Amino acid sequence: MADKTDLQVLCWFRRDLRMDDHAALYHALKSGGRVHCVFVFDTTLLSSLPKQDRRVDFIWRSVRALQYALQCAGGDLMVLHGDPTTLIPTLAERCGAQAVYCNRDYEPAATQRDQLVAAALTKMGCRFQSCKDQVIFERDEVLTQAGQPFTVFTPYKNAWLKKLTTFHVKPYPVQSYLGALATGQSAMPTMAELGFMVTDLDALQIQAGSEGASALFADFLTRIEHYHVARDFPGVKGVSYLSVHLRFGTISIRQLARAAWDVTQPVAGPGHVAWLNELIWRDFYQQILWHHPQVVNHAFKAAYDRLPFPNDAGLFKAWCDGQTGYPIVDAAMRQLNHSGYMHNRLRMITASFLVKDLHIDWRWGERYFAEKLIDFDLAANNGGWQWAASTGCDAQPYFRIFNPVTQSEKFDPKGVFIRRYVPELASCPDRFIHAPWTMTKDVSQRIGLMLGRDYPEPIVDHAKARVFALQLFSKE
DNA sequence: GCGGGCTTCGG
DNA sequence: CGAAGCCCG
Repeated sequence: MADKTDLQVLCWFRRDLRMDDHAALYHALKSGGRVHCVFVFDTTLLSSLPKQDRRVDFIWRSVRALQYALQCAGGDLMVLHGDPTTLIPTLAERCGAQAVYCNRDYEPAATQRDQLVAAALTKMGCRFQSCKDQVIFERDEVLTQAGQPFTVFTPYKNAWLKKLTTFHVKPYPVQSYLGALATGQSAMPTMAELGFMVTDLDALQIQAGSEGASALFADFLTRIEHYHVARDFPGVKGVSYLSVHLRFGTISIRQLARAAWDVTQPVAGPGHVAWLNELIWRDFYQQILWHHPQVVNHAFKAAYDRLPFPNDAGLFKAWCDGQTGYPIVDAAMRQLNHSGYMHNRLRMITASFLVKDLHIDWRWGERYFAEKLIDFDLAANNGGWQWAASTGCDAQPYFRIFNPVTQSEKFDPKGVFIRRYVPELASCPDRFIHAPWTMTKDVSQRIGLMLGRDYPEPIVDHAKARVFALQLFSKE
């Protein structure tokens, strides 16, 4: 047997907490070096989070699963706690690593962090090798005829689809090269050692790690044919629930895109097409964030950056608490507060309601979602909010304002979802559940439901609020 | 011995 | 897909 070289490399895991189909791990394994894997619980990010945070819990469980999987494969995962801009270069030096591999992260803060790490590594003669992994097409891969990044979704999607081949969704065959993993038996810090408390992920039946992702994916594949229809109804199990796994990389985007596109060629069913479309939206917003990092704090459309929103704190609190008197909005907000998740149709409805009916700056809502959503992703959340607020690229035009009652009637016709999260309306007949203030006194008395006592009166009048919003936006 | 079509491979 | 490698005329 030939002597092993003493070449060492690091594979730094971040938002890609899986072993399969992993670009950076693949390249590290094929580099010819011993591959030392590492994850850092980043104190610069964790310090601002509440002590009980479902995302930290989800990450912790996924990291533990990844460490176990790597150890079973003859490798290891070192789990550190601190500032990666100093820890990664220090570890690279200690291992005598010639290169550090990782998957690219397109968020402004991550880009900045990686620049610092890359600079420190370069100084010590260590290569920083970042790979495309979390999107199908990144940054400058899908451009207009004129070579410019797209800012409108439909032409972007067309160009994206035109460019897509089986190669782009081909999995990285990591399994065959696992022999290059460096062995080890690193310990896993406890949640307490990281300064966090365990959360209710078990009660919410949220399973972290690749195994959790695989289970959801397998279940979704049995339903994907109906996705284009079922996804719009929050009361039925129509969506994939994979967003959190995509956020932390416990499943690969290629695997998902393959299921939506590859096997269905040349004739894809409408469910597959709709699902792939959602994955393209994800690439679209990632690409927008990369080219326009200012969207984090500013409207994409500069003209709408300083709209004079009244920003009534009381209305904002009612929205956050699910006490607006609009059942579909309240049910949605309570779902978010209770579970850290909100159905996408409801994200649009609640966002539109906050901005167009309550006249509160979309950034307030964006921040609230950022705190609560387990699947929070900067690019998608910002893109979604700016779309609903009509301030974004290719956004909903400001004069097209969702009617919360019509939306409710259309997408939760029997009030199944509303009743699940707003139990005080359980006895409300179907025809009043979307707008309980239209109940006659008789009905109200018969079912024992009094507005203002058992459930709030609507805090705003949609028709009036709509007119105000139109004026607010049209002045710009 | 070289050019071109076909296959393989890359990230 | 596009580039490189391979095989045959």
